[in-house]
Parts: sequence; structure tokens; C-alpha cells
Amino acid sequence: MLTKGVSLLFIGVVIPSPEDLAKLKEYISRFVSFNDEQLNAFLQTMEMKRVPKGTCLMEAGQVCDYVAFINKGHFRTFCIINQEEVTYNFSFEGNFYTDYPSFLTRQPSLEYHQALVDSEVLLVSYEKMQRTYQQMPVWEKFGRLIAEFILVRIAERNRAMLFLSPEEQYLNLMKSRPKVFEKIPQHYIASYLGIQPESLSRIRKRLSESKK
Amino acid sequence: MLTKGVSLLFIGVVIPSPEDLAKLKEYISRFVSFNDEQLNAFLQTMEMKRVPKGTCLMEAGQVCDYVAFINKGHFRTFCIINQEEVTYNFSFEGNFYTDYPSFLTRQPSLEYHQALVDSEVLLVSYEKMQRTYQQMPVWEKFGRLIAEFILVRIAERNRAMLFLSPEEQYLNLMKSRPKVFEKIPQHYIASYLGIQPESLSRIRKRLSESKK
DNA sequence: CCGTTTTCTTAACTTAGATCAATAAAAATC
DNA sequence: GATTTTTATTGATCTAAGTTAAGAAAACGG
Repeated sequence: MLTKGVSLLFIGVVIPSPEDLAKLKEYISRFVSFNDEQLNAFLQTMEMKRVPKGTCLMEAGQVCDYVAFINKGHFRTFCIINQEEVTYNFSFEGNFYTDYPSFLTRQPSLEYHQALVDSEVLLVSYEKMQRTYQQMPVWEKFGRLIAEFILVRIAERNRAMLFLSPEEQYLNLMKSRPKVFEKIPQHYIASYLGIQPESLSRIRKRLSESKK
Repeated sequence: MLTKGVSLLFIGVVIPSPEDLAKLKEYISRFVSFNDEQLNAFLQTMEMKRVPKGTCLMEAGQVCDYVAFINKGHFRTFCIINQEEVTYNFSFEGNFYTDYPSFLTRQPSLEYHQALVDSEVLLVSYEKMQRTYQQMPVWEKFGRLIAEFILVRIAERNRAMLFLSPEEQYLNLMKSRPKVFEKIPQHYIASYLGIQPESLSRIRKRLSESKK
């Protein structure tokens, strides 16, 4: 067995060690119960990859061919609309992420997945994921539960965008995802809220004045 | 076996006949292959219900306990925000719908599901759905595929709201869901786009003038 | 530690949509 | 088919966010 950190190729893919898989194991166990055999069948499909700060794990135009589990670091998902970057989401350590629409439909992605700090991810390819679904019912169930879990989160975002003003969304975000404010530059947050950095600045000013 | 249209109770629940299940069968077959035994195990869990125009299949405050397949008619999903109805979605004949967040998390729903014309739905309860998942792997897979399918649609809506102006969203909607414009009053569409009816009226005027 | 780059704030002005009010058009009801 | 109700349009005014531009603050890199 290879030891942690040994690079298979020059592109940063390594075989994960048991410690590398601990967080993922914990995450999965929140959704399904599994035995060692089942777990290993899934985990052995995974590759580990380092993603240096500022680089993209994926770029628009390609079909998103993996689901990533973030072992370390955090990411920003953005699209380019009229030559402007629009930040679509943030993803933190200990969570799965992918461009689900592209991954599922096999259509080219519109997204860029950019590491905001030096990061490390565990990757499963589409093909391996499908095979895993077929081989063991427990992973099929896991697939359903994950899809449902993410669906609920996206639906909540959806509602927030339709029902709340940018100011309300900002307050909402502070409550529901305080991590975002610890680690993410403010102009990305503005973009995530669908407004310009100047507007977020004004909203913050308005709020701090009304608090007095 | 009961014949079509026989009411079990006075609340409009009837046992569906084979013809009633034809559309649903066709819908399911787009996602998974199944044999008669598997199909019947699922279909026998379903109840049919008439929903008169203007009435709600569900109201906010209760946990959404069913998935509905619309056999006839169409629905509007709305929430009440600051004493105002905000239309969140439309659902048409031949599709599934539910308040997925409430159905999955077992938390009270925020939504109203209102029939816009006299309608007819096939219902599966949460409990029966979970049992069906456990009993036959094919339905577990179906559950995953449906969740993924809906997830992709919600994600697309999400992007539209973040990336497009109301005007662009309006044009988008005309292309992607022309049915909406055949059957839905304009002020509901405005609400769905996150704007006031007056604003949609102005957008339409602007567009018709720029076409000349 | 200093200079550069990135990020954030503020100001002046523009614009799209909100709000309020009135009316017109269409649909439903009797 | 006349009346009521619902739905759609238009105008005047207001407001929050966009845009452009400039400067301050913070983070970064050598």
C-alpha cells in the first residue's frame, strides 16, 4: 500500500491514506449504515488531489466528471456572465460538492470551481459512482439521500432569492452560514447575493447605523 | 375491485382504475425499467383525489405527507410572505410534485398547493414511499433519479434568478415553459419572476416596442 | 519593512422596479 | 347580456441597487 502523499502522476493525484478518509467516513455515516466491506468498495474508488490556492478544480465547458469531497480548504463556484464572474456558491471542508446539473445530465458545465486556499479533495468519477450504485444497494440509497439533502438546500436558497431582499438575504446568510463571513472576501459574498460590492457596502452601513 | 370514480370517503379519495394510472406508468418508465410485479407493488400504494378549482391540496403549517402525480389539471405553489401571496412555482399534468423540503425533512411546510382548474392527483404517502424504497431496489433507484432530476431543475431556476434580469427571465420562461403562458394569469407569472404585476406589464410593453 | 495589489468604502448620478392610484379590458356569475 | 369580479395597463412618484470614479484600508510579496 502506498503511503500518504505519494504522487501517482505529476498532476497531484495521490492514493488517500486511512486518515485522509476519516472525515468522509464520518460524513457518510450521517446518511447510511454500512459495514467494512461496503465502505471499502466505495472508498477504493476514490482519488485524492491537491488544489493550490487560486486554481480551478474544474472549468466551464467540460462535462463535470466527478463528485468531490473537500478534505481540506474551501472553494468558490462561479460562472462567467457577460464577461463578469458571478459567484454562485461556496463549499467548505467536510462537504461534498460537484456541478450536479452537469454531472447528472452529462452536459458541459457552466461553472468554475476555484480553491480559495490551498485545498485537498477526494474525487469519485461519474463512471465509478454509477458502478457503485449498481453493485451495492446501500450506495444507491446513499445516492438518493445525498441528492435529496442537496435538493433541500438548493430549494431553500431558491426561496430566499425569491422572497427576500438582498438586505434580508445578507442577514439570513450571517445566521445560517457564519463560516462564509470568516473566510470569504466580501465582494464574493456580494456577488453570491446577486448585488454589486458597492451595494453590499451600503447595506452594511445602513444596518450598522440602524443598530445604534 | 372498485371501479373508477367510486368515492371511499367524502373527501374525494378514490381508488384509481388502470386508465387512471396510464400517465403515471409512462412517466415512471422514462426513469427505470420494471416488471408488472414491481409496478403493481408501487401503484397499489396510490390513492386518487379530486381537487376542485381554487382549493388547496395542501396548506402551510402542516408537514407535507405526500408526493402527488398530476393526472389532470395544473397547480400553483405559493407562500405567504408579509401577508402577500408569492407564487413559487407551477405544476402541470403528467408531472410529480410535492413540497420536497417538507416531505423530506418532516418539517412544517411553508407552501400552499392550489389547483388552478378542476384537477385530479394520484397520491403516495411518505410512509408508503419509504416502505416502497426498502422493499424493491428498483424504486430506490427511481427515488434517486427523481430527486436528481428535480434537483437539476431547481438548480437551473436558481441560476436564472442569480444571473438574469427579470426581463431576461421572462424571455427565458417563454422559451423553456411555454405552457405557463397558455394557462396561468399574468400576475402569477410576475410573482414567479419576483416582480410586481405592473412591472411585468411594463417589461412586456418594452419588449413589444423594441421588436418594432 | 516598503511598495504593490487587492479589497472595501464613499460620493454623485442613473436606472429599473416598487408603490400608489386610476382606468381599461377580460372573465366569471347570475 | 348585464353586472360583478378579476386581471391587465398606464401614469406619477419614490427607492434601492447599478454605474462610474476616486480614495482608504487591508493583505500580500519581496
